[in-house]
Amino acid sequence: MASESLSIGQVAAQAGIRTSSIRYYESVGVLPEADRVSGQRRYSPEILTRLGFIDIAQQAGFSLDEIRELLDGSMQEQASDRLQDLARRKLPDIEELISRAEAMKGWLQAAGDCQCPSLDLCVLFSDAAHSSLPSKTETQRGVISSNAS
Amino acid sequence: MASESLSIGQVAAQAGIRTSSIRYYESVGVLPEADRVSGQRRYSPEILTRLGFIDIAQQAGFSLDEIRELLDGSMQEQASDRLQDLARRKLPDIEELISRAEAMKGWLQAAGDCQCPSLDLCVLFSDAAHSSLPSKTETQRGVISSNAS
DNA sequence: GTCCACCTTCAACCCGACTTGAAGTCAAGT
DNA sequence: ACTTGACTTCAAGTCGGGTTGAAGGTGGAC
Repeated sequence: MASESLSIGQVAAQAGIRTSSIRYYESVGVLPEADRVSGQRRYSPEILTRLGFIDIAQQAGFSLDEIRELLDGSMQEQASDRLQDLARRKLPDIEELISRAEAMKGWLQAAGDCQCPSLDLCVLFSDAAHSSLPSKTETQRGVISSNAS
Repeated sequence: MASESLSIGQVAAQAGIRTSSIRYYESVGVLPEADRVSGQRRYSPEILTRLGFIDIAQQAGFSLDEIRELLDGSMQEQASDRLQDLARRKLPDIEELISRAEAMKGWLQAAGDCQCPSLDLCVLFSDAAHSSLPSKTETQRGVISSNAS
């Protein structure tokens, strides 16, 4: 059966991404060069784990470059050293991200209940409503973007 | 004193951003057109509150378009209705963001302690280490990126 | 009266992360 | 044989969020 070898289209379908993304990932090195059968990429199911990891890591703020660094390391000597290193460097960032996100969540909840006739008067738009944030640090210029429907 | 009118340069310095960003923000409508004194923008100190809000909203996952929508609303009738609406639409996104970020934080902490000789064997790279995540929803393709030093 | 820092506009460029399009290859089905 | 559909490569385009550069204006100090 085809239980051992997947085409790029099958992988894409199962991972919920486009084939073009897979090729792009390969081109930037976050996926290894795939085996070919008459020119066409063949994947073993483990690729799905890897794609899942890439997805999560992206969500969590790693760039594709960083993900490549992580995954390159995973195949080499001293892998866990490099992993530890990267993980420790990245932790403060994600913690700051979480605290920013929590602050915004609080703001959104308050905003969801806002009844102010004019938002100029509303506390939500005064400094007090967001002064609890870490404010801008030089060590992190985080950007979160999401395009919900 | 200059306590009431700030130049773009002063605003930029106090907000910790570039003048070019301020002009860009104005051009895309997240900042109102500034008053001019012989061609040069003059700001009252409240602009800093606004810039702070923009910063936070960006960190929290709003695009400049969404921020404009929010702030446009803040000056109009039914402002709080629109604010409530946007806030409620955005809350699930930020909650998902937080849960993803928390999951990655857990992963990073585990990775920071990893002693595995080969990361192929390491649980961190198996499905189990991140299967607790919401996985990809169609309603959100969130991206968080941060460029720490 | 000219030097200087700071301001102006506008177009062009940059970056990451993809997507799209054109042109061609390959294996299976009829 | 030929069509179909999924694949291939490579270059170029897109999008958000800005930055950069050229060419010029303004006003206060010397």
